[in-house]
Amino acid sequence: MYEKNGARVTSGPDNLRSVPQNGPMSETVGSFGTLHLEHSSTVDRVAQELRRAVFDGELESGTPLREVALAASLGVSRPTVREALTILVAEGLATREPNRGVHVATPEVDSVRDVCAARWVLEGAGVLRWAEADESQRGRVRSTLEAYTSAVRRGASYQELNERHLAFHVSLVGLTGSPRLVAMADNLVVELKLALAQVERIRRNAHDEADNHTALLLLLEDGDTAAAHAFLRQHLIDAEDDIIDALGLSPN
Amino acid sequence: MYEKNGARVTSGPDNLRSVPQNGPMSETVGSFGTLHLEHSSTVDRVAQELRRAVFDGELESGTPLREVALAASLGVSRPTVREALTILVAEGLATREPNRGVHVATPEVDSVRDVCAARWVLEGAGVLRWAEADESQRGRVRSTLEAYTSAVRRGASYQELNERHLAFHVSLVGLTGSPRLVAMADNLVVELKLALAQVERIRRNAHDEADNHTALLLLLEDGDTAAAHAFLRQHLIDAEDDIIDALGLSPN
DNA sequence: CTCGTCATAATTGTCAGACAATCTGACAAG
DNA sequence: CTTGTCAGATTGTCTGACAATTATGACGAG
Repeated sequence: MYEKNGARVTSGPDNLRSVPQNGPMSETVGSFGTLHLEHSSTVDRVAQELRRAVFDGELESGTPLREVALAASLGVSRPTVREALTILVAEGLATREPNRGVHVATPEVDSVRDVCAARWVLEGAGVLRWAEADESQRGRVRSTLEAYTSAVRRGASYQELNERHLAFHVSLVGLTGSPRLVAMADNLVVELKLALAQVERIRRNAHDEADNHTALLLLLEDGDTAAAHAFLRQHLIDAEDDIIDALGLSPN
Repeated sequence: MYEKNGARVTSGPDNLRSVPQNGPMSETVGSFGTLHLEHSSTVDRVAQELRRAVFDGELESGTPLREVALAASLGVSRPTVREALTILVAEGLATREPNRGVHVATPEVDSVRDVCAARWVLEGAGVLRWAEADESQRGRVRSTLEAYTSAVRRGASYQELNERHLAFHVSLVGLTGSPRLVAMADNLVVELKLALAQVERIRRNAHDEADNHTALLLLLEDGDTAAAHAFLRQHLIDAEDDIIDALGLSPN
């Protein structure tokens, strides 16, 4: 009876975390590599789909997210949509006003400044701990940078470049060795991605900053953490100005 | 019909985090000072009541939070309880295992260490910014310390002392001027309070650290931020050891 | 007597439908 | 021009239900 599901929930080609849990997966055969059981609930999938839509610019900033409309469109019930929306709100991707519903969050200039100030604290703390950090964490910084530069060379999509660029910054926070700080950085990145999604249609250049980051890593490898710290600060300030400029050009 | 509500849900007097941005504010007339309307929803009240129960030690760590039982006990419906529980989980006060329900979180030694490491980053950043901070932020530090010391003198309850003590630490983060960093610090404090609640029945001494904090503030007022920074670091390390010691004494 | 297997109960995840409260906007009344 | 009222829309919350998963306990085999 739950099969009036004409509305497709599956999203674009890059729909990670899918696999609607269809019972007892029959992969009984050998050669278990890294196995993952996507224990995704319906709520998670709805939330992921909404995130994707926001980041891909399908949902403009300020768009109201009506519960009934979404429920009908996604083929799920209203409580499910409601739970997914509270997740989005908690992540800062949407705002809820009592009795007025939830809308896609509008990145204000102040909030962008705040996000950048906060990430300066987090990433700066990571950079300062380069020397004492776990070797595996340093390795993660190197590999995420490598992934970014290779994506740049390969001429990857705007969205992949953004993703990898921001992943590098988060990996800097990982140098602190604190999962909680990394989680905070992830949340900040989500907000940044929201802001960038608003700018995307204005200027989708996503200018190549691979050299900048490589220079930063070189300073770290040389053991000059102070210089790396200062370098990062300037880099973040520039990024903040860039985003705010672009945001100012698209008033609404 | 919705009035079989015999169970009281209203919580303590210190109901912070209320009043979301209330819409289009019609400031057409004069002389409205600071007026606040407690726009609390049922879900918020349930969540607050659960928080209180956890912090007061009524709900031991690991206790399962059954949806139906809570719904019956609080006189609300199961979906309402469910939403409140997701809030608790998001705050780190509880953990949810799919199809197994949510339990009051158990503070592990590792997580306590992580929380302390993270708050060192946040509070340290605030201390370093004492000089450039807003005067109002410095004022907040002074007043929260004053509130703490006066509570100590007055011989306030264990819980109030904890509350004011932690509020002082959060006010240090406020020196950064970043609402997001403060929000992160708040989340960390919530987890600390959970850990402390587990220890509470073992040792409810809550030793008087007012002098320590006063010394820290004096260093700041003297402009010796480096010394204050180092002082804070030692203070946080001591606190971490204290908590972990106490936690180790109460294995389960 | 211990161990594995199976039926049954408990609990969550999700759905459907409903009603009250609140907000929005328009329109009438003063 | 301000205020009161009303219909429509939307959210907040409730009730009831069912499927899927997990825990529990009995039962039989070794």
